[in-house]
Amino acid sequence: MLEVPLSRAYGDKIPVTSIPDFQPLYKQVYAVFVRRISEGAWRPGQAIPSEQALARELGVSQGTVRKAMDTLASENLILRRQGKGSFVAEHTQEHALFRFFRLARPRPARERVTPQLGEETVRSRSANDVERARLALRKGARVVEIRRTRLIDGAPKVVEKIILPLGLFPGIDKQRTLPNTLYSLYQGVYGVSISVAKEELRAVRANKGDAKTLGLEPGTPLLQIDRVAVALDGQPVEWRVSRCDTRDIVYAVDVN
Amino acid sequence: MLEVPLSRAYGDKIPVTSIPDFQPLYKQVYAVFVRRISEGAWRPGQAIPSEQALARELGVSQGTVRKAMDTLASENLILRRQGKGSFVAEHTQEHALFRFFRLARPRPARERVTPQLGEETVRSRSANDVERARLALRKGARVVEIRRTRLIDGAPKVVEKIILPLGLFPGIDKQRTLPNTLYSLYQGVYGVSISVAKEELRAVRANKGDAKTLGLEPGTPLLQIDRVAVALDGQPVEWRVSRCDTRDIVYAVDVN
DNA sequence: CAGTGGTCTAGACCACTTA
DNA sequence: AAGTGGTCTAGACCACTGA
Repeated sequence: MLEVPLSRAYGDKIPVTSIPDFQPLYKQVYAVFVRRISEGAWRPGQAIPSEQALARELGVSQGTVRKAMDTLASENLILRRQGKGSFVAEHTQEHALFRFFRLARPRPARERVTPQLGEETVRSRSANDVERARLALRKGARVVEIRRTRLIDGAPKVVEKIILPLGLFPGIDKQRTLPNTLYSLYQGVYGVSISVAKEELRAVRANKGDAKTLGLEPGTPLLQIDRVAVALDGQPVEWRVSRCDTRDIVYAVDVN
Repeated sequence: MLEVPLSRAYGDKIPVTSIPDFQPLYKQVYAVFVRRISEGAWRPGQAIPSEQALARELGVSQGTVRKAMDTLASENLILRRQGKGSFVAEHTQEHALFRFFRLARPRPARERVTPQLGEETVRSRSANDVERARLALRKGARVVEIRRTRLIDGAPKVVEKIILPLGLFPGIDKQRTLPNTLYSLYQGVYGVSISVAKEELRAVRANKGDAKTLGLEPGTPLLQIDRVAVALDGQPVEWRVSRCDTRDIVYAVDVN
């Protein structure tokens, strides 16, 4: 059932300008669908109802549902298969690994590289001020700190520090093993789907720890990726700082 | 007039699978529009015909034209204004500067910074092997090398080396002054519109020249952006290597 | 074969711009 | 008032999937 009724303006002789914050029908429908995914009514991997069924349920035309689902698909929130149906996207697929992991070999190959997992440590503690700012946490909130190394072609190339709010991911510090793609864990176990990641890139010097882990001289330039991942509801849910040895691999972006 | 007739399959009792490389109508229409822009039949800033007029001309429905134009708009190739019409995008606008210039202040501000131009040198010479590979040039082709400094808040923060095929941009080395956004010059004077830029980011050490220009110690880590810009027809038209002092500014990306 | 998403059409009405 | 893009509908037919 619909939580909030759609407000239909076009075709109802109501001047749109008289409605504050008016959104066209297809955007309202889109918002309904996002809420269903983000609140778990539609679960990752599950098939969602057909366009026709949704159109009937919401009392709109199939074209309007389709336009909303086009947007969902372009944002990788759903996956559509002609003849089969539409499915809530899972972060477990290989494509999800590469969605947020943009390291690749340099030109001319430019192929994405598949990182392996190296050493890993996990502990929980109180959040410091920077962490509270990044993750919008209250004073005294607890966080989990994960540190790990990523290998490429067997050699350590990236060190990562990952900070998670323990309140959002209870017991994650007690997991025996963490997967290569944490985002599938967030989604599968905790129902948290990442919608966008905001990254800031800098060049920094390797400190002693970086240098030892990566087998470099201290002071060697590293590419630092400072990323805050945001969930479907807009809440920041992960702060991750990766430092990469970019002598053999690069961070690849296509700007449109 | 249409250069190549559209091949209509749907609705013509022709099984689509029997046509090799079949593209749906709206994609064919999209390709026609891109060609018109890339070949200059529709010029930057100019209004293009209305959806109805284009639908009549091409013998398709307005909805099909709209779908093609939706794609163009999402790629920033055209600009649509309700009540006014659709216009070929110009690279002269402020938004175009930021489209390919992604340096910003760090969180929490995260606002884009507007770079000023510092020193600049321009010379032309034969392309070396790397340049020929990057720009797909023939042996003996000539290139223009532009070196310049970009200032942020008045202080030099970025050094750039820009390599252009002289064949594509004849006389560009004789221009008195080059604009801050070269892409507007490429488009306005030479009819070359950039569709995508492929960037590779690395952390590197400042060499002596970098250090002197940026007021740093040699060896200081710099963020190196290695970018090849590609025109609408798929041809690489610019190779640019920027080295940035990222102590006060960062390269900002939002990954969806 | 029925059901799904993908393509395409025709037409209505709306809001915005310009004249 | 006329013309533009924006929204929305209803319906046809297509290609693909799985029973």
